[in-house]
Amino acid sequence: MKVTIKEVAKKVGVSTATVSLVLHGNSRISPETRKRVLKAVEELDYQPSQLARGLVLQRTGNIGFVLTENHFLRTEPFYTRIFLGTEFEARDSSFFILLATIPADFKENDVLPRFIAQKSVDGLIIAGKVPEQFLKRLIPYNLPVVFVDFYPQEGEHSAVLMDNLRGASLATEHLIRLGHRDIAFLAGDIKHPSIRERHLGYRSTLQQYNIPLNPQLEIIDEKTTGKESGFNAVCTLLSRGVKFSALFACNDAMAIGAMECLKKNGYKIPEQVSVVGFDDIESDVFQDPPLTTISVPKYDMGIEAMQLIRSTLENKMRTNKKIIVPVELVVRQSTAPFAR
Amino acid sequence: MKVTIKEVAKKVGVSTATVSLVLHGNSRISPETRKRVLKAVEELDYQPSQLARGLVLQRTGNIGFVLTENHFLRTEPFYTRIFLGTEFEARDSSFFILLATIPADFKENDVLPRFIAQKSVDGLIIAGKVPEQFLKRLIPYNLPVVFVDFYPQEGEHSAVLMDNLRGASLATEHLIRLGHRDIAFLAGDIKHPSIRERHLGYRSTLQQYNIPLNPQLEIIDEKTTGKESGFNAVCTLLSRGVKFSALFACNDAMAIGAMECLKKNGYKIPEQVSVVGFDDIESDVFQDPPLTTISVPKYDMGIEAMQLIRSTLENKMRTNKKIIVPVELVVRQSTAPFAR
DNA sequence: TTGAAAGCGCTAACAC
DNA sequence: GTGTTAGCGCTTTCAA
Repeated sequence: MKVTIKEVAKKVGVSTATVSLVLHGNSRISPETRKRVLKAVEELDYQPSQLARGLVLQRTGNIGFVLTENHFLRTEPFYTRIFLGTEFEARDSSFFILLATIPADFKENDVLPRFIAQKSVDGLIIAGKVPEQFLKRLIPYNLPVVFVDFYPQEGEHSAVLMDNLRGASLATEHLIRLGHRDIAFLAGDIKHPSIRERHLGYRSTLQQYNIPLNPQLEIIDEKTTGKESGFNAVCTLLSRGVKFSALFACNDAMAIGAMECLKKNGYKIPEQVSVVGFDDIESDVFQDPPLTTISVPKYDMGIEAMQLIRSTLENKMRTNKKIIVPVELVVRQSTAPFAR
Repeated sequence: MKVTIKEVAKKVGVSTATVSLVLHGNSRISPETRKRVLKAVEELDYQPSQLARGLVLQRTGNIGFVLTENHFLRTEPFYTRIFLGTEFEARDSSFFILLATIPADFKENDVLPRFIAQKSVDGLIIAGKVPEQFLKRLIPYNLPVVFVDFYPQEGEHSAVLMDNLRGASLATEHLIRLGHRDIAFLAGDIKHPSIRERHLGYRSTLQQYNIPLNPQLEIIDEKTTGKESGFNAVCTLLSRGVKFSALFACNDAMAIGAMECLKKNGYKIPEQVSVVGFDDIESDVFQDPPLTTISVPKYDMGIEAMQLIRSTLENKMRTNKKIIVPVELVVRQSTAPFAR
């Protein structure tokens, strides 16, 4: 809050208008003046006040980043990486990111993040699944919104998503090519669009290879998608007494939990059971064995989201563009050829 | 950016000044007018523009929250919880939090977070250890700063810290009271003030109980304080062939890694070796067994930090207040009485 | 090619 | 008690 445009103008001996014009590359300013202005700006280390700028431009220069509290606190840095990507990209555009969490069970009359209520953001990036109730409350604000790793049930939106279907296919195909036929699928929170897609990818790939679906091999009704759910899912699977030589978990956390349970029950991984996860959470240094998984470019998703909202803001149009980022199979040591 | 103070004023039939005064509780307004103004504000859902307000008040209403990228991405939600506390507290005060990460090896000419360079924050909360180089670069900005879970080598500062010394004492004492005498200490990054204090607490408590220190039992030169360091530390310890029945790791991550290594080598926990951690990261559902540890009120630390910076800002004085938050021993299943 | 001036929405003297 | 008014720092017609 120190050196203002006025002082720059005075130093150069021009009007503030001229300085402003120069700074916005805008128009017909003689190269001579431009140079002198730029020099003064440099020398004085002039930093335009975002406040004043925003006031006249009628924009805050802020983007709200919203996710549920449990997502933010997830042990593996999934959404934090997305956030970092967004933050990084925001540096180039001249936006600031305001982060706020909402309750996972956001209720009709819960209070909205203050930056929304106060209209202190120009747009919103919403990461991960959020309650319908929350989205409903957003409507009157008429803010541009970009979703990341989530797409609401209703309506058309802008979103950055990952290729869940293809990821699940890659994972399943990997196992099939290793010779596995009895491949279990582990999931929870099956209503979540991403999980559902992964489930779908699993099923369609099996069919594509003419492997009959076996409902006994699918555990999809776990409450959560955390480690303990993976653990429990395998317990259930074992209790069913159904034969399986491989296992595709809908995410890494469940895969890790699943491995724990398998190991506890004396199964060798990957010798007796191959395990594939999804997300590549790269958290547990002590994954034992290191998990074969589908890696997701989290950081890039954050970047894409920021670019998307920025272009929405600049063009002042609602494009409802969907960006699907690619995923890839990362083969580590938790999978091996089928050995009977 | 819709309904302004003007419209409120017009609706009530008073001047904008009156509305402004009412809104700031400020004194001599007749209860009658006050009521009418408040009613209009309500009806129109008037939200004061932070931009305009900031412009005249010469404050941005933003607080920068800075930490190193690796801290932000830590698998256990330590700093994220602190951040959440800060965020929560910021709702009451009318501040927004801008989060930025810096490289852990911030170098002299690295670019500062944009909100600092651009003077878009009124103050800074710095969480965790940050490079000296970064702090040096901050000086010219003359911003009020509150440190959380870190205290710079030089100078006097405001900070919110946890009682590391007492925590380490509690942990060590717990083991001693269980009958253990040969208690190992595991640490990395020993130059970090917090780690050093924990080391100190360990040592002084042993001495207090007249247990001679045994350097062979101290592994303090691990590079990091992550799981793999815990794992490695135990490897080293075992290779030394020194006798030990309990182990105090400088944090939970190392404790977990240590347990992995112990289990791999056939040790039963807690029957043969008791393990205590520090931080209570409550991340791994599958801590096996659940870890006895020192719990730290992370969320509260965030709240305290926000309150501290706020009061600094309000009083416009540099108090250099240090707040030490209490820690407590949480006994779970990784510790048991000494059995020879 | 440049400058004057109005005004973005709000606060805070200072009048009345 | 309440209104008038002068900015806060910036952008942007409009004139020159």
